[in-house]
Amino acid sequence: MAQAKNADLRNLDGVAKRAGVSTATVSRVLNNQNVVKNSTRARVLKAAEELKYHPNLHARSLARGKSRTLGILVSNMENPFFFDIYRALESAAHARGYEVVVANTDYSSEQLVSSVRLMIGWRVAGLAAIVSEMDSHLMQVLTDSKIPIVFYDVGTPQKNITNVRVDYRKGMKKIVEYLHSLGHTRMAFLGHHSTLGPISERRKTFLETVARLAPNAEAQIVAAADGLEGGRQAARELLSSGFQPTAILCVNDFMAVGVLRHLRDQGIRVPDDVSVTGFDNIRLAEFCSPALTTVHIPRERIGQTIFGNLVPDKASDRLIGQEILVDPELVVRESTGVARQTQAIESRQRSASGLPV
Amino acid sequence: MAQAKNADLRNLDGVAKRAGVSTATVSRVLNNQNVVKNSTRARVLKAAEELKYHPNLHARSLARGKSRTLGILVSNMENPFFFDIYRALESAAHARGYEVVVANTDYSSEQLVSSVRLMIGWRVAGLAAIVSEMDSHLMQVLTDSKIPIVFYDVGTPQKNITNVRVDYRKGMKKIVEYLHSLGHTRMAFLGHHSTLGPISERRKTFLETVARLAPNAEAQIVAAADGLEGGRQAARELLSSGFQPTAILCVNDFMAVGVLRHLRDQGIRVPDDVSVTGFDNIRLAEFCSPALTTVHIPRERIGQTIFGNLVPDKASDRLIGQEILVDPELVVRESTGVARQTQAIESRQRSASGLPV
DNA sequence: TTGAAAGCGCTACCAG
DNA sequence: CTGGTAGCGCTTTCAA
Repeated sequence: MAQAKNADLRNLDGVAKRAGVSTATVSRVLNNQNVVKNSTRARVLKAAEELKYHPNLHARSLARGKSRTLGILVSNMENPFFFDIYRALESAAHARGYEVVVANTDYSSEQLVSSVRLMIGWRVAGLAAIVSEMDSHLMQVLTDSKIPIVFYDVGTPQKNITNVRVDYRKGMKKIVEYLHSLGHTRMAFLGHHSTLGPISERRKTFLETVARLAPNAEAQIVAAADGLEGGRQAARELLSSGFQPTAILCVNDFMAVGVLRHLRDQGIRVPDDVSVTGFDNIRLAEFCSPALTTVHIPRERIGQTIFGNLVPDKASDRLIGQEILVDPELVVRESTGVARQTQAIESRQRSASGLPV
Repeated sequence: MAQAKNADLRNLDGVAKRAGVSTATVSRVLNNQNVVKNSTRARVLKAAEELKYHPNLHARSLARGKSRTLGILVSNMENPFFFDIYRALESAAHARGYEVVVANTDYSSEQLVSSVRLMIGWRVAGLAAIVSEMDSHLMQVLTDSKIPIVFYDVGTPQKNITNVRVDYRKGMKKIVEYLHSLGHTRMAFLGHHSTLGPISERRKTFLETVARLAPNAEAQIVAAADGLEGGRQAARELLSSGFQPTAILCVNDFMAVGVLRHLRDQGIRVPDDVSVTGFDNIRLAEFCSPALTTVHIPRERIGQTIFGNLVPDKASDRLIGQEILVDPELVVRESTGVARQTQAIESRQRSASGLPV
């Protein structure tokens, strides 16, 4: 109690006193309920202005018992794919008068746990989870919290939980089929650590589809951290493993750009010597060299869908406790071409290192 | 009042009742003050667990009267440069038990205004402003708020305001001098809209340095939105303006990547036909093709410095109300080379469009 | 159209 | 070591 008494009278009471009204009236003015006489309203506004008053949002949330803030959990905001979803979600939220707070988990489950705690503690009106590290305990916590939740990609629909999923199977199939039609027979799937878990549809579908289309084809899997550097690193490991792919299928565009870099360093030409594909169709995919063949995932729509299912709105069609599927689409650019027959990579690498071809 | 009474007893009182203690004791346990008897402590913890209790952070902040949350305002989180600063800041904050909330302003001053309102409303313990749209009114609001503030790049030191600046003059000089030494005489500065304001040291220094080194050199300025697409767009405008630069100096790496893309489309080789430089030395600068010659700005250190000046710490040396200068460093990669003597661009463009050379 | 006052959930002071 | 309780700043009945 009595914390510095009224050293700072910039609260409702201060404004009320200065305007010669009650706090109730001030509150009404500040929340523009049109029940206050204009002259009174003006006095209040003036007083607030003079005191440089800013309502304490904690007190407000507490009193209201509900908030207009949405929480969003993201594994890797650095990856433009996630950023785009975040941006779309935020912009939809702002348009409807909601605020958004983000928490970056960096693929760390400790971070995730503490972020979830934070969001629940803030009593967010809804929570979007665009993460890949989700264990059953946390799921339980989330379910118990009663907060409306929308998961992206992982998670199973429940009472308060909706799930937005991209049909990664379909996207991956399109890529493999396309590469197969170009004559590729030695393909590698390059992912990041979280795509190694059982949840990775892309990895699984890759293997299945390769097996189905070309029973004699060879397939290989490799992974590193998500990101440019991770892509480069994984490419390095892949090539030094001895496997000689004619095509490298990356789990996302971001890593693919890292892969391109390593290939270039090795003097391996794309797509002449080896084809490379990404996933997501982020802006960068179009700006790197060569531009990436990839699969388009509509981040904007995903962001909007997530918002729509987070906040009540009689107009829109919510599908609470359901699953929503988004369809991907192949985008062919410059990084893929017909499979080279010879052991292109090996000879390139030799010549790059100055050895006789 | 009486809002659904005790439909949900997941509050201190609920836990207290269930554990057979007072709310004071529960509070003590939850804030692990080691004054509670172990057996009592255990009972409380158990009760909290059973009720799936999560403290209401708004109530906590309100009662405490102070928060351990830092606010951060960013113009463009999509630009990896800003993201890196944010990340470093956040990680420093977490290490010291602070939370961080970000607000992306998208270079929009309305967004900035509402974000500032939000931060003040949340009574953040400190505010980092990594923005370029800052008018004097807002500065006043911030000053009046009494919140410790650290500005990046813009803003003038005041009582509660520290300023972290990069010595852009020095960086820009290094680039221009370097290009000049390679024989470049027709240079263009490519910025984004906010670098057109009076605050842009980079633009100014560019002009000054060019004039100083080579009085007969030609210089041109062009700008578009920040980002990959903006870079491409600006490059397009630049080339179609008739000006034939031998070097294009971009305000940052992010836009430079967009520039590279346009040049490639036009069949203009980098650095053979024209040199391109970036600024910041973001990760991507090393991964694009050709890798960018740029100026390194230590984002990590900047983030840490900002944090250090936002929260009190007797150990570290704070410079409140002061200005802190960070030194940049030239990084030469593949996108720059000796100036081509002939009107390379024009002839390239002609041949690219199928006209006789 | 306005005011009085009861909370919202938590912390921290004062007693015991 | 524990309980009682006065706020923190705001919203929202209920009455006037």
